[in-house]
Amino acid sequence: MARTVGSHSELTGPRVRAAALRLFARGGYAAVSMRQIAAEVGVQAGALYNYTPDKQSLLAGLMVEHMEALLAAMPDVSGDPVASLEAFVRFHIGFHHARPDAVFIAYMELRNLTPENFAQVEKLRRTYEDRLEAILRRGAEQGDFVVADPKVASFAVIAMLTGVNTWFREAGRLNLAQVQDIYWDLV
Amino acid sequence: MARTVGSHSELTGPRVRAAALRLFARGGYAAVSMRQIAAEVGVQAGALYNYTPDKQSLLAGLMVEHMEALLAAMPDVSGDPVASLEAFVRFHIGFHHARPDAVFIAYMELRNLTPENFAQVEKLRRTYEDRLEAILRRGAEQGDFVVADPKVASFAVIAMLTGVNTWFREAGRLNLAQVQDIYWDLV
DNA sequence: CTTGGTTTTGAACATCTGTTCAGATATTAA
DNA sequence: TTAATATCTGAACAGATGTTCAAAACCAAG
Repeated sequence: MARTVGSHSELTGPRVRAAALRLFARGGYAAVSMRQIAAEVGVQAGALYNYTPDKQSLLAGLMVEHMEALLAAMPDVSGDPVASLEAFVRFHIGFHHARPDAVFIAYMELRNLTPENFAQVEKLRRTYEDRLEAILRRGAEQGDFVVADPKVASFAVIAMLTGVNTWFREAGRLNLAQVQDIYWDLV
Repeated sequence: MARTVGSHSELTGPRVRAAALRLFARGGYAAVSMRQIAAEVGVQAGALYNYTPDKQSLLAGLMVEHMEALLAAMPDVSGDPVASLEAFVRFHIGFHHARPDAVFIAYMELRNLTPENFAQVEKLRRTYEDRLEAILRRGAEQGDFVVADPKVASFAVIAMLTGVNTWFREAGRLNLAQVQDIYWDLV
């Protein structure tokens, strides 16, 4: 009668999202079928529709989830611009390095989003960029930085930092902290 | 009777490859249908099979073509290691910047290659990496560079340089020559 | 114009796609 | 145990996919 507590739903739901994240990251959204995701979870394809209205929403949900986690985890950057920028750089590299699949999807599968979903994700992305831009703008006003166009600069910085994921492997000679140091210098 | 000279084949073939390149780069291999490619060329889907045995070969052909062009265009790097490395950096950035679609496909669609095709492309890629590695190794032996592991270093350098494509836009404050200068310093 | 070859069409194929849904199964509360 | 609910199955659907092929259209040469 009342809400079932130990239901499978609360277990299967996350497993569906996790399987979709893995498979989308490895094979690409278009190349992965609902039946493959279902097989990974150990369920029939029809059962997935208890957890997502459709495939598109599954993708969009993963991306929104990722962007919101990013915004929620971001450190306070309202203080000194120089310290804020350093905190931002270190946070960005660390956060993205911990979630390679989600990061990859979030920038690779944008083209497979419905216009509405794209707009939603893009809005979150812009919110994140705006926070960096605010740091740069404030720093420029106070004379801490020399930045001609804070908007373009924030764009470039984020692209540069996110690019770390494509070449940085834990196995290399550099560990995470060193990479953070290097990029902080670079910025 | 004899070989027809002004045949459409010599026009349509390149147009098919060009359309496939564009569409694969924009939508991803799996998301683009043969019918879409055909429509872009202005032809029916069946006609494409005069120019490729199948969709997979079309993709593989584009990637092999790109890698072979890359190897063929590469400057001589058998002389002084320092000069060779600089030439390599500038060449790499310039070449890749001129072919964004092909570059994007060449590293994004590897996962959609048949094992055999993957091996072929990977071999070409390794040949390219080996040439950089040779420069670094020679430079290290002569004391020009300090590189712990030339193999890993060449890997990192290429990834870093290729990453330029993701953030560099002509419209920005930097032109191509400046980017080449900066990365040469960086390396 | 006719001939012989190349290139394209248009329909057909088997298979796979995302999605729906009635019925079976599992799970919990009473 | 019974009744109610949450979850899953398995089959079905309409449409899209890559690919094939006979027939048509096109083209240059004789």
